[in-house]
Amino acid sequence: MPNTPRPPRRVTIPDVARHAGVGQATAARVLGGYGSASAATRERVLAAAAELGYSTNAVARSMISGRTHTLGVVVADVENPYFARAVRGVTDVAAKAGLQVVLANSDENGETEKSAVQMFIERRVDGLVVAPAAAEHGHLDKAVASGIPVVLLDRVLTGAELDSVVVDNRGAAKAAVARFTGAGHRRIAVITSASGDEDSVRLAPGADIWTTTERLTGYRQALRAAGIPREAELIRHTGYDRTWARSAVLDLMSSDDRPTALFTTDNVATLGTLDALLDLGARIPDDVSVIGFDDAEWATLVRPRLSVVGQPVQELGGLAADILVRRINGSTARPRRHTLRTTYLARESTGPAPVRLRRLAVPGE
Amino acid sequence: MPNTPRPPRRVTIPDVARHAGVGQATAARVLGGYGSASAATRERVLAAAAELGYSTNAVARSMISGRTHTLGVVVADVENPYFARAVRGVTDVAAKAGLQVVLANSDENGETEKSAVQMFIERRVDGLVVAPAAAEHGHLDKAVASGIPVVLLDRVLTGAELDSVVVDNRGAAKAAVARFTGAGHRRIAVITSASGDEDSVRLAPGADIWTTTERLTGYRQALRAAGIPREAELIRHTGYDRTWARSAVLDLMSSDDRPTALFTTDNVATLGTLDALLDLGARIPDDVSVIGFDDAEWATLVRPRLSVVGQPVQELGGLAADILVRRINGSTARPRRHTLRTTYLARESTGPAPVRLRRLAVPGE
DNA sequence: CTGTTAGCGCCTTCAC
DNA sequence: GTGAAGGCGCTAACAG
Repeated sequence: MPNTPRPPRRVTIPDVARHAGVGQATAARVLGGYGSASAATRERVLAAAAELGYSTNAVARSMISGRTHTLGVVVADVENPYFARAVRGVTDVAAKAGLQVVLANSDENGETEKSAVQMFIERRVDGLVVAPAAAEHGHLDKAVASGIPVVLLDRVLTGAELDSVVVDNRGAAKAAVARFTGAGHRRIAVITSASGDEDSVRLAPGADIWTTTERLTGYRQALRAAGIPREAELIRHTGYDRTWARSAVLDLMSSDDRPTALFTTDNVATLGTLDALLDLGARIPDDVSVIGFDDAEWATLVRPRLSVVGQPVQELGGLAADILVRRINGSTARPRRHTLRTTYLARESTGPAPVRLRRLAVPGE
Repeated sequence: MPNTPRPPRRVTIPDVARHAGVGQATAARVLGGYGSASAATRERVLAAAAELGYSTNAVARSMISGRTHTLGVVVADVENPYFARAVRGVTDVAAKAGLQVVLANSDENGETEKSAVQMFIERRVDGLVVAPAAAEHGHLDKAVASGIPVVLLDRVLTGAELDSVVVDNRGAAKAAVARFTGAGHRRIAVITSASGDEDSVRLAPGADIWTTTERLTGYRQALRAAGIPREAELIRHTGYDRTWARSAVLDLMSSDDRPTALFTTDNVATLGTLDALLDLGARIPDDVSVIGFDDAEWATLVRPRLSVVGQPVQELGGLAADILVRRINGSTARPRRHTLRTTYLARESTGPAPVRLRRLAVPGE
């Protein structure tokens, strides 16, 4: 690490006090906005401050108050629209409470997350929002132990005594797939970036994200509820890559006994799925119905417009910040899971199961 | 503001020193990783620290060093994929340099930006990345004056002695439109969220973003270079709303003398444009060619895939952070504009000008 | 209402 | 190699 030179000395309260000809406590009082001072001295001090270009040193203030008016946020990746929206939700609520937001990306890497949390503890952030990638939560417990409240975003962690803000992924997925079964579909495939288990086709190893796993469970439950036997062939784990999802769907749809409905558990899977379907010249929903999880700006751009399970993403972030603000203000409510409602956005990509299968195109690649 | 209780007292160096039975300076040396200590005492101190659960107080450290190892970033909106990517670029480079990133959204509001910058100055961030919304730069000059280097991202500010990291918006737009004229197009429209001026049709007032204005200028230059007279009818200012862009294109394409090529200066305009074109049943590029500015994940999802002017967004953010790191390390190079290259991504949405105009559908709404 | 004084936790001389 | 003392800029008691 290169030896960073010291920044220039800034104007301090003693400087202003001297310039105004008052004691430094007096200057501190008017500049800090506490205690009281006569209108006359206040004028003098303010004038001196303006003249010298004084600005509060929040670091020194934090030193005393023990508060940094800062929230730490750890997400997988701000570039992911989901997290971008969530972060926006956090910052909006935080800003209203006079808090700033420090951002860290974990890239779904537990170690990266841990070191980010460690830095946040050292910097004495007032609260922490984490979309956990690590399965353990020792580092989060440490934060809590040192007085920093933690809220989990988007995902829960079993065994952790922490607040969490999530949606009912399982229930929402189950309800979505139930729309398929209700419309007569029997061969319903799921495309997911979740890592696979024994009874499914796995293309690549993937992080075991709680959300997608839950959605997968919801899918299974919906099939079971409709009396449809589970079929490994129809469960495609693609890993977090759009082109893999595309290949999976291309393969899936080339079968003589291809599915008539596709459920995608995340946007990467959805993107790859639509990509494949477009190349196959599949007619949606005549040939195949599609429901995605999580809305996106392009969901209403494609034709037909895509039906999706919408999540109140920004609200999730906002609620997380809200909980932190309350805890910072002294709340000692028992940590709990906060579940927000999803909304099924019925658009044009779903229809009844086709009676017979139409022949699809064979894409070049 | 509710009276936030003081956080619990944390383990300090004196605590560790006492526990280890050494002087606090010694403890400080091993914990701070400077000076020297015998292997034996180092052991003792480290053990004591671990036992007590000591963690460095970065605030106290900043107090002395004058550095907070923090970068402030002000963008219009992290939810905007462009800024999300840029922020990611900043955080990646920052993290490598041991800096954390504090995020603020201005929503293109100059006052919001100013107060964010003011907070950053008070918090003593080590550097500032700003995508300026405010036309003045007094607040930025103040930051620089107090020793905080500032880099402008995505936009320049006339008259400001600041580093900036941008692309050649004008040139890239001109080159893109030149592809239209080169392919025989004569009626070329532009859809933009930039606010209008006298010679164009304006749907709504919009922020005068430098980038879009520049791209508009590039469009005009390309037409002039091809000897095509400017026509107000073909320049549509839509404001920052996808549906307005949609209406503009619907209107544009209903003309008997409709354009055969559309250039969109930003993603909101592009989204609305494609939306309209899809509803009109327009064949791209047979009926109309389209080029958008800035790539997006859905650009390769629509069929035909959309040709766009791609920007190295993440690199822009990374370079901004890089410049800051250098300045923090003492560089006093004269501030200048850093222009990164755009890349025209030729896909499938452009073709020769149609010989005769096909009748288009009339969408319901 | 105003000024003096002691720290917040750490780093940094400086002696030992 | 180690310890004691001073101070970063501010706030929080206290006196006056």
